[in-house]
Amino acid sequence: MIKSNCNVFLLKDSAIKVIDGDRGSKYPCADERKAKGYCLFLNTKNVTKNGFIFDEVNFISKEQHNKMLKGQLQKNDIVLSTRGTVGHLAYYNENVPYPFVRINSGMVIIRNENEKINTDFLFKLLTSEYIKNQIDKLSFGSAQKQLTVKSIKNLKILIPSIQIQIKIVNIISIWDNAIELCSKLIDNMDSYKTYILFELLNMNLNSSTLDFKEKSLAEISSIKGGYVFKEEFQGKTKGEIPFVKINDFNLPGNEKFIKNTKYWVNKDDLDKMKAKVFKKNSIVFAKVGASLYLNKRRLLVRDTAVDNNIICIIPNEEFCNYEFLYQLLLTIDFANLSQKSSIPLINKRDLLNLKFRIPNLDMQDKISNIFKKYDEIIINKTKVLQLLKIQKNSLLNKLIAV
DNA sequence: TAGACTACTCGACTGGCGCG
DNA sequence: CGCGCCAGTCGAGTAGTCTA
Repeated sequence: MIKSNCNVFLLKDSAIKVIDGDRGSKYPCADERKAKGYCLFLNTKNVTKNGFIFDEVNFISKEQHNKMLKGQLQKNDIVLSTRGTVGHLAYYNENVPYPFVRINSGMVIIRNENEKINTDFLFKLLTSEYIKNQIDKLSFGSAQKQLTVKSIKNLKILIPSIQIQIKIVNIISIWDNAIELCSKLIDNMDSYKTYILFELLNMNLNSSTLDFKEKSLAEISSIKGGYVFKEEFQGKTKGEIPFVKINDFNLPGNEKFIKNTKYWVNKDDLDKMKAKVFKKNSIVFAKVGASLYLNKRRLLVRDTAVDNNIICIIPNEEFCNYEFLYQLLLTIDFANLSQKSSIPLINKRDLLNLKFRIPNLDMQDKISNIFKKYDEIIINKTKVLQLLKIQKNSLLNKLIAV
């Protein structure tokens, strides 16, 4: 759209400043950053591929803030990550609730001082493939990617007339708004589900008409660990049996059910590894390493082999509906069960002793049907969200038309 | 031999050194 | 003093050994 009637500039020739943070002697050390304080001190977790995220925030005091020189954000500044994960962008506009914000040593500020460039447009342009490709070429370092201020100043930008800039911003904003709404909807649905389940399971027994009985996990299921997946058997991307590893939990489509795995094996491989398959409707999750803090649970949809870093719960259908047990397990924070050693670990004994209050099978069916529908809606909304993001990027690239 | 546990790799991230 | 760079640390995941 804009290629034919726009000008190409270097960032440094366009009255756009690239400002590094203060990394001198006044740079705050780790114990000077607190959960509360005067000035938000950004870390790389705050500047993500989806813009600012403020789940974990660090602050410095007013005194420290005043001592430091460069690196304070002004409204409408753009933040670019330059070390480790390079190329993440975030926009410090009126939606950010912190009045005083500083960048850390792994970021720069991009400040637009050109009246002929709309800053909203500049931000959208910087997030396009056109700029991403340049950043990929400019970043260096094998162990750790880096971008220097000098190279950022040499980024090429395409600037159409201000009217066209505003048109592009308006079009892309429709997608941005839809993406934001969809994300909020998914978050709210997730928290509401957790709340309802928690309330249900903690109802006062005396006032409840539901017939709850306290049972241990040992009474309603059996528990078994997975098998060592020797390297020599890894590599097949097709086969008779999927072999699930922790990483597979994160594959698209595996949000609740293990539908895809990176590696597959055949029966012969399993025999050689002395491994056995786990049945459909078994519940799997991480048993070792920091990944168990992520509290991800998944359901098997077919006979599946399981890695030894995963533990598998096989529901006893006489007492317990697998969907109900899956939902129950989602309410448990395994951080509380983990052994307090250098590496988090949960063992079978602790799991077997876990106590739950569960209703009869008929009621379990009814409850789990409600949650199943709820999960389906959340998974569908997640697919819509992914699609919106793809559409937005493709549209942006078409509008920038490189 | 199943389950528990340890040791390790790899890559991301952070703090701050040191050269110009 | 500023900026580029490097080394240490941490987090996530993996593969193998130990032991009851």
